[in-house]
Parts: sequence; C-alpha cells; structure tokens
Amino acid sequence: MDAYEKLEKSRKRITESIAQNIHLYGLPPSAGRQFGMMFFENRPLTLDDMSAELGMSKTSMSTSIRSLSEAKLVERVWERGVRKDLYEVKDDWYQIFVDMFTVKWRRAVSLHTAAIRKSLAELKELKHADDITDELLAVIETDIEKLLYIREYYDWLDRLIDAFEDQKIFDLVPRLEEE
Amino acid sequence: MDAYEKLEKSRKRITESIAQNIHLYGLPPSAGRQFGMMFFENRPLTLDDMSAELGMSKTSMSTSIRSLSEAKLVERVWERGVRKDLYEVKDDWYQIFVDMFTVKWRRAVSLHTAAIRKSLAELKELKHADDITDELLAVIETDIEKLLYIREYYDWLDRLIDAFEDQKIFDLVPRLEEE
DNA sequence: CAATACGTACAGAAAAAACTGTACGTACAA
DNA sequence: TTGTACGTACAGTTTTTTCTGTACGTATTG
Repeated sequence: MDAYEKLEKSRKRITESIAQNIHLYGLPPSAGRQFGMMFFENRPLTLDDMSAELGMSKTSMSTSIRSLSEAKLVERVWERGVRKDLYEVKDDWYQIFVDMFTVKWRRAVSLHTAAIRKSLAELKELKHADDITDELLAVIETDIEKLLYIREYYDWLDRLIDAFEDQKIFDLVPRLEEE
Repeated sequence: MDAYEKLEKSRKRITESIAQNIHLYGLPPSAGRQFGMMFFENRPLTLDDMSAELGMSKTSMSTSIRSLSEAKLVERVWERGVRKDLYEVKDDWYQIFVDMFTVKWRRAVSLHTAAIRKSLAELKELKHADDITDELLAVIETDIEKLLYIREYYDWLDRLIDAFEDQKIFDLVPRLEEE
C-alpha cells in the first residue's frame, strides 16, 4: 500500500463515520459520503465533479446536495467565469450543528404547536356540548391537561432553539476547552 | 359526529403530528403512533393491548417498543399479578428530550472520535514515511489540521451532551416561562 | 412432570426510500 | 434566432426498511 492509498484509507474512515451518523441530520448515508468527500476536497465542486468522484448519477448529486443545503451543511458559492453551480461544505462545524438543530426542530415545534392549538380548541368547545356524560367529560379534561402540558414543553423547546440560534449555547458550553 | 368521535379526532391529530416528527428521534412513524396512543391511554399497556389498539401484529409491537425503550420514550413497569410485560410512556417530556439527545449523540461522538483517533495516528505515521513527495506531505498536513479541528468540535459536542445530561441546560433555558 | 402463556428470532412479503436515465425548461452563447 | 450547457422533474428500477406469520425458547401454572 503506497502513501497515497494510505491517505485515501484515512479519509475513507472519516467519511464512512460521517455517512453512518448523518441520519442524525435526517439524511441518508450517501449524502454523508458526499459531505465527507467535499470536506476533504479543498475547493468548491460542481455536480459533475461529485458525480465523478462518487461514481453516482448527477441526478442523485442534485437531489442530495439540495438536502445538504437545506440542512445547512453545504452552501452554494459563486466563482466568476464558472457557469456550473458550485458547492462547498461550510467550515464552521459548530455553526453547522446549530443550524441543523435549529432548522429541524423549529419545523417540528411549529407543526406540533399548530396541532395542539387546534385540538385544544376543539376539546374546549366539546366540553360544553350537551350530549356529554360525566365520564366523557372527565376524559376530555384529562386530555386538555395533557395538551396544556405538552404545549408548555414545546414552548420550552422553542426557547431552547432560540438559545442555539442566538449563540447563547456557547455561553453555557464554550467552544474552547480551557486547560 | 358524536362527542366520542370528536375526542378521537382530537387525539388522532396529535398522534399523527407525533408520528410525522418522530424521525427526529430516529424512529419510524408507526412507533410515533404507538407512542401517541400510549400517551392518551392512562394506564400501562401490554403488547397485546397495543396490537389490538393499533391493528398491527404483536411482533411489530415488540420490535418498536424496544426502539422506543432504547430511545427512552417509554419504560417497562411492573404490576404484581400481571404476567405480561407492561409499558408506559414516560411522563416527563423534557427529560425524554434530554435522554434521547444524550443517547443518540453520545453514540455518534464516540464513533467519530474513535475514527478520528485512528486516522490521525495513521497520518502522523505517514508523515515520516520516506516515499513522500513534498506535495503529498502538504496534503497530509492539511488533513491533519482538518482532523484536529473536528476532534475539537466533537469535544465541544461531548461537553454539550454533558450539559444536557446533568441538567445544566435548564439553567440556560428554564422549564417555566417567567411572566 | 406436562400444559399453557408469553416475548422474540427469523424468513419472507409489503411498503418506502434511494438511485438512475430520460426528457424537458431555462439561461447563456454565438 | 439557433445551438449548447446546465439543473432538475418525473417514471421506473433497485435497494432498504418495515411489517407479518410461524416457530421456538423460557417461564409460570397446575
């Protein structure tokens, strides 16, 4: 095994490690491989570059680069004179984590909150319907309690996301370990 | 639509909302439905209960309840006189979030860190091999830099997980909104 | 001891997701 | 305007994941 192969092996280990954990970002392993490859390339890549490098179709590259962009792991960059789209991995991994966390969870909180609001309104209405037995009323009240509880939880989660988004998390957990 | 159906509809909305976001916990939608159903039932359930309630096989219930347990969303409870396994959703959703976060990310950090350590060792070794061109040496040095950077990042992530695990996150983002 | 109840391993079926190739729309070039 | 280069929508294929039914091991009951 020559030096170049050893280098490749070292890179491949890291890339595979990323590929196998990228599901935490809601992405399939191949997107992780794409990201890993781009991380070691020190230049912006075109879809054709990626396709050649990974031996996958350009269509796939196009699809997964969009996912990677939406999760904020890569970004499009411009270089004058180049007509093709160029992409580059973001270089601040702390910020990558924060962005991904923010994007993923904000959406979830928003969807959940909407559902809770609707159901809560329905249940409060239902309480005053006239074909309600005492037994059913008790169940409704319990459900309302539950929904109020999880609404409170989602409010906390929303504030947690705020704390990430506006960098307050780095006050609690500083970037650099002090020796 | 009678009162009971309205109640069911309200519950179903919440359950579906959970089902569609449970992928953030690394679980399939059906596990979310299972969790949602268990959340509204105010009692521990057996696999047979779940099977009947969701109209799915007992085998499926067994598999997904294990995933739910591993992600710390539900737990097994004991009731004397009952031979079947009983499961209940955990009632502290804040803690559910913290546990899931901790479990998922700790594993990822651990795997990544191991890979980085190995590759870093290889590259440092490779630097001193005698068939290395200056050009290749430069690439190796760049790779080492990259690995040192992400190692630092994973150290931060590890400390972030610590902050969740030992509840410090609630100092930064308190459970109750103060008015 | 035998009989029954229970949970899950395992293999195959069904469903979902990822991947590919073609075809098309858009933008720039000549 | 026509021609070319590019990215992606879409339909079909392949791969992966999820779900089911059977069969088995263990534990409890009589």
